[in-house]
Amino acid sequence: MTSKLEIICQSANIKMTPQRKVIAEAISNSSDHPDVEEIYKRANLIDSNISLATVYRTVSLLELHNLIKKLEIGDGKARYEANYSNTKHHHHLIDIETGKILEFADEELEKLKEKIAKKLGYELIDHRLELYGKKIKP
Amino acid sequence: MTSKLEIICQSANIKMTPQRKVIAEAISNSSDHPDVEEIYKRANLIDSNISLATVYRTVSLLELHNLIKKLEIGDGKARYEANYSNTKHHHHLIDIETGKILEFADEELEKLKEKIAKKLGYELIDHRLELYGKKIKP
DNA sequence: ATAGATGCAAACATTTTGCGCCGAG
DNA sequence: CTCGGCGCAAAATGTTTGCATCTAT
Repeated sequence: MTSKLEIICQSANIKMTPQRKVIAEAISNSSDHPDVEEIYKRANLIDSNISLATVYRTVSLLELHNLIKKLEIGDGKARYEANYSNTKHHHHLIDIETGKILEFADEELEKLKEKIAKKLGYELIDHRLELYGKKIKP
Repeated sequence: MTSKLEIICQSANIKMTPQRKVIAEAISNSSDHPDVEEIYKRANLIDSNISLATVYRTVSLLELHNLIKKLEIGDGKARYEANYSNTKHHHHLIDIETGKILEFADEELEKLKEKIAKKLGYELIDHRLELYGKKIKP
């Protein structure tokens, strides 16, 4: 099976070695937000010879090309998620009681942040919003 | 001189040792967003015998009591800013070309993020927004 | 005396890097 | 043959911790 992310990597002129293919698929197939150690583990289920260093080098490469996104949710390690073109732009709400991460998108927010940047005299390149909340019991 | 942060620490029942006093003042007097190493340096200008470990322990303590705020702007180290009650709530725009951090506040944004959390069934405890941008040349 | 805070150094966790080797072109 | 990517281990970075000592009650 050829993952969507892998196809995009090819068109971004990233040389697709077997290791990178496995790592890209591991991220692409993840619906959660794995850290590097976790990506390493998942990749090793497919090819038990992929080193941690290669995972680090590959996620850096993929991030540089904007094919994955790094999250920093305050637990001290970088987490990643796929970010290929038809991934919907979204943000995260972290449940502070369970650590669970919810995703959401908000059109109003997207407009607002552009407006704020413009007002400050900046062209917006990237942004990050995380909400931390407690579930309201019904 | 007794810093505002120091006064608040006293009312929060944090025992005010000489080291904590110096560290609290160092943060309180900073208008930028120093990392721990930088706080350590600034504190040592006043008292050259404060250890890095104490700085780490003190910032954790102050953060726990919500007297300072930790920022993660993606440079791999924690940065801090004072957060005592009459500090105005704000967010950060990071200039990706210079690394400079601008602060801004936006009432509309505050309302919006509450609305989003509520829609997801959550009570908002904390949140974080960072914008990354390039200065628009006039 | 006791409890908590400190300094120092060691330990830790995460990430980066130097180097010799391998494989595609 | 050359160049880039790989695995391994070592190093670098940021942070935490164990322990003996000190300090204020």
